[in-house]
Amino acid sequence: MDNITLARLLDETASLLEIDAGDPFRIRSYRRAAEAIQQQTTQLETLAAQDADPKALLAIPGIGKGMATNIRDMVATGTFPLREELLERYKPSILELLRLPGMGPKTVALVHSALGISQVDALEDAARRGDLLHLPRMGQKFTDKLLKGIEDYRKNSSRFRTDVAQGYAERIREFIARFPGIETITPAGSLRRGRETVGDLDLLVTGPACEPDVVAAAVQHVASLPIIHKLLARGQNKVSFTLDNNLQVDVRLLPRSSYGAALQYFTGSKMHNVALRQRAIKHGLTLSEYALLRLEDNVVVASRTEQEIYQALGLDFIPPELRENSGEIEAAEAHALPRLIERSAVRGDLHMHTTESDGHNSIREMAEAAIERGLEYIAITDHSRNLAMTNGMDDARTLAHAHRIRAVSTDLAEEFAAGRGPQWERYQRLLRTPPSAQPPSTDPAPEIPRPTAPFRILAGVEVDILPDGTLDLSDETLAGLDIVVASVHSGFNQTEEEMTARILRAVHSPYVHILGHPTGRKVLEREPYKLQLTPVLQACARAGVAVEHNAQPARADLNDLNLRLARQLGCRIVVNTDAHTTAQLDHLAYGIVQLRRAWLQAADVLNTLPVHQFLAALRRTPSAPLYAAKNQE
DNA sequence: GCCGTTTTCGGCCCGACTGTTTTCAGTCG
Repeated sequence: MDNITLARLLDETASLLEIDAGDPFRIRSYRRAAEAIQQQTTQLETLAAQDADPKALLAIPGIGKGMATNIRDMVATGTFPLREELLERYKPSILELLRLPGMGPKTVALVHSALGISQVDALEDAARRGDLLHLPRMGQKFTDKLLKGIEDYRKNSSRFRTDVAQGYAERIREFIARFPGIETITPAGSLRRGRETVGDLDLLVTGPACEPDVVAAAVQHVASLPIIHKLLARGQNKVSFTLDNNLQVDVRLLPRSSYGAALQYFTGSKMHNVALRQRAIKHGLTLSEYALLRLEDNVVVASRTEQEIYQALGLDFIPPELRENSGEIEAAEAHALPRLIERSAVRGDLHMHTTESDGHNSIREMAEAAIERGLEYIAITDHSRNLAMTNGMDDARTLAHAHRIRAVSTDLAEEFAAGRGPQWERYQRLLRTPPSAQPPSTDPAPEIPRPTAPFRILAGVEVDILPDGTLDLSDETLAGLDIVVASVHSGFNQTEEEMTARILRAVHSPYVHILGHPTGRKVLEREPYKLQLTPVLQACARAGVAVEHNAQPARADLNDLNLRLARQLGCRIVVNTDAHTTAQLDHLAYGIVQLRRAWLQAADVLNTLPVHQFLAALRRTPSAPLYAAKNQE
């Protein structure tokens, strides 16, 4: 059993305990343990083995004697006693109820005990019949909101978040790659196109082991994948199965000769492929998942690589993120495709947290992790006081924290000047690492650029926008910071007009540099959340306030829409991770994909600039070169 | 259930908002 499953079972048990009105601190232990396990890089299965050091599990913070026993039980039997006991009392489907807005553990327990409800369907029926009105604290308003919530839930629950699908794709890839003669494994479909959510997972596999006469053995290997929950189909060169979370996976093993055609076909989108096939016919060709053929004599024109296929159709190569039939084919024909932004273009990350509020790492740790990822500057933006749950900072703490942030920044600069410290260590390591041996190239190995400027940490804060549009820290405090990110954390029952007015007032505060997005797990689905942001984005463009594209996968589907809008209106855009751990700095990659899907280039994004230019551009007069250049277009 | 202790028991992030109340429990971040 792998870490993700172990963590999920513990987390589910925590939820069941909540419904069961268990000790809140015990519940938190289970959640903490689940979180700790998810962050482990080694598989706990090996640490829990019979012959492993019995102390190994206990070394993980958050895992004690009891939890270690649970983990060993799960590895051995797939479950553990407490979980079984709770599942006897409640059906597993009751966990779904917790995902509905307004439904917390107490309310779930109430409908279960009073009406015997443990499924979304049954809850919906009860709500429609008006049965809920007889229960304490539940009125018409609650019922209406719940029904709306169920509707939204149904819309989204059949798809999986891109990072979840990506995680499974990685694990399956790792397993399949062990088979000799497998060379390439590529996720296709909406995952490759960078969609925020995916319906199912398509993996395309090729290599000598996938040639028609020998493919059976490789198919057998794929079908023996341990995490298969239910095998749906097993054909000559295709294996379909579901995982225990119901995600469907299709693995196709293809000969190298037709791999490009297959990759193109299964990457989609459907509309892009339709347009492409129409274009093929106009050129006297026909495109299928096997090859691009000449119509008159069925001779293969291209099939090995996608590049060949696009070229044969008279098109520049179209990056997967753009394949939505929204102008990319015309642009490829005119050689007018934009050069999309890449991960390496981003130099700074301006939104992250430390242990001062709800982050898991220190200032120094975040900085070193950012240096390791090749960034040149970051901003530490812990929460302000209104978010009490995160240990949000009041004015005094904010300034004291800023002082410490600048001290660490100075330390790093001094180490840099002395030719030591994390920046130089990384440089030395890069020099020692032999250049990647993969593509045999005649080019000389690229020179590793010597770091020329010290890493910089900006002192900032993530302030909350209060219902009246003011911020929850004083102007004096905000004026003492390098960067202020303003986000809305509550008040989602306000009308759209109220929300807009609230954000607009904050945008006009002279201390706000970046407008973050409204946040919240359950509120993301709520209707007021799909704000018509046009007036807000217009105000940002006028005031020179940058608009944040939050790279967190959980925020993704909010941003896609507003990103295009922001660009059209000439907003300055920054992409930030909002990291709460060093590992989450890697989320930048998800943010970049979203930017690419919105056709953005490096020049459209403010934090691709070196730190001094960035800071100059961030000032509240929209006079930065970036801004001027965009308006000339 | 975990953790750490002047080590085996006591502490463990908390404040705002909502819908239903006439004083507050439950949800949320």
